[in-house]
Amino acid sequence: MAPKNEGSAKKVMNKGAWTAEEDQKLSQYIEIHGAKRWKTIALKAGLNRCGKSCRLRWLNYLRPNIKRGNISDAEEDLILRLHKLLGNRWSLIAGRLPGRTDNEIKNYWNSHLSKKINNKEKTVLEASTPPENMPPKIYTRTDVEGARGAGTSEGNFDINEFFDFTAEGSYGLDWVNKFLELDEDPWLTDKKVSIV
DNA sequence: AACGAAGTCAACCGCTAATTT
DNA sequence: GAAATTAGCGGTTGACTTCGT
Repeated sequence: MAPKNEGSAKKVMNKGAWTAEEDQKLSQYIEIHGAKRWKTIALKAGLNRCGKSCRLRWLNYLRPNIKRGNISDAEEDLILRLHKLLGNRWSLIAGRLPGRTDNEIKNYWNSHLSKKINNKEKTVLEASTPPENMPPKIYTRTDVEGARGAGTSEGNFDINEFFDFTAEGSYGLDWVNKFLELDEDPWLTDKKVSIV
């Protein structure tokens, strides 16, 4: 990507692909001062970039323990299950896959999995059409809570609490798997499932 | 070999939420 | 409590690569 020149009064920021030199500057600065206040980081590290761009580069590429390369079958399976449960909440899904970023998972979903799903759905729908009068399956909060076994008090469902995984281990997905086992009906698609 | 189509993925954009002043 | 600033998220874009003809 070629840098754009947007106006002459404002200082023109670099845009597009990062150079190895920029990466090094950013990494070095964060190593010493930590990853806080991205605007300041961009300035102090001598990067002609906006803070937002620095943050993104760090989180998606430079951060330690980033896993790069092919998504394994186990990871793919996890993504599929979590997406079925959480929808396009990429950061939450990424949170369950150590070393993977939300951007990477989003890209992987858009380029690989969404097609897979579409094809699968087509095949399934052709093979087994649901009975005319069968209503879509609606999960209640009780279903969800029961499946997770978290024991949230009745009438006090908190969606944020439900999706808060911070207290669990990276692969502590038993409750998710239990939950997903509930909708084994082959014709059931995520469009037909909703939590009310 | 050449060219267009399709696929991939890093980076940007716009917006909202959270935090700080 | 209000305004300003910062962080984070998801959708989208566009350059580059790969594939098919």
